[in-house]
Amino acid sequence: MNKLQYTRENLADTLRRHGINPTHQRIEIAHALFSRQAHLSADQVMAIVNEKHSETSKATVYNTLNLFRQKKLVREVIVDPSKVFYDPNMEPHYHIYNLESGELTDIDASSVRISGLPQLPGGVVAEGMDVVIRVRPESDNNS
Amino acid sequence: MNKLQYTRENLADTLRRHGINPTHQRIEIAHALFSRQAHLSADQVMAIVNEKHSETSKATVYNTLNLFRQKKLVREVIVDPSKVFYDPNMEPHYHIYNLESGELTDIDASSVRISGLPQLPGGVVAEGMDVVIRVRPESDNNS
DNA sequence: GATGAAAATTAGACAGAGTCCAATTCCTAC
DNA sequence: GTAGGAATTGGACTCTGTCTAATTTTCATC
Repeated sequence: MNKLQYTRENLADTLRRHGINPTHQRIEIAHALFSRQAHLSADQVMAIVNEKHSETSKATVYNTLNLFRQKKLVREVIVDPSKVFYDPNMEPHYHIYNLESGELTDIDASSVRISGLPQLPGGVVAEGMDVVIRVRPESDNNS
Repeated sequence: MNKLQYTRENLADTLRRHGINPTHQRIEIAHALFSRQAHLSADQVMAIVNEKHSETSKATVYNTLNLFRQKKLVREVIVDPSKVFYDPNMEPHYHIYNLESGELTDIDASSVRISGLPQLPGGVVAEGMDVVIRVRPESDNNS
């Protein structure tokens, strides 16, 4: 848990703390993700941010999401072959992915125990581990 | 272990056993994947199959890979946001993904123990679990 | 407040993966 | 060999994401 209230002021502080210059567009994009605490695609972020008036270009949305990821403010979730999701939850956690609806649900990692993973090959260092349980509605044979 | 020799004849049998009509193109695509036992993208399959003479169209490569996946002859591996990999290894296993080189390595699942996973939400059934360890070369701060 | 340089944003062209569709070719059973 | 269903094809198309050159914003300094 980071901040209980995702006001623009608090978000600007959060951006600064992550070494990100808090511009208007960046704050709005952060607000879209953090106030919802949801997994959003670039598309969805774009739609939310430009809901009222067109404020932010496609290039800025992509630039900003990549910047957030580099600065470890959000996490990329790669489960859908056609688009990347951005996840504002940086606590260790895993995902359940509904293949039918595209819905993505968190699994808290603190209760999950994983053992017996092999030694990593030399010269590389782990950056993270993703666990995804793919589910589909009962008695559904598609795709 | 399925077949030690991935001859065209054996592959045709394998296709039939999975309810797939073994056409020339399908056998060649299966051969590309199984004889190499490698993780290949649609692009790479396309290149291999058309190496000598142009034999197979892009549409057929995509159709066939999707058919193979539906018939559970190969597995889809979603780790790279820009392309899907197809994996002829259907034994339970996980992956190490090198973010720098794009290289994908298998982890045998039999030694890995995962406990404490939560109950699935009602009405859905698990189709599989993917575990991916993302690694990058030591002292490398990129991306 | 004016000024100028660096940082951020923009529109739109572009690239690459994957899908779609109507037309053709290939098999198989007769 | 013929009819008919299955498979394949080229090419247009869509969609996500990147790139670029031009413009706007920001901000420190005067």
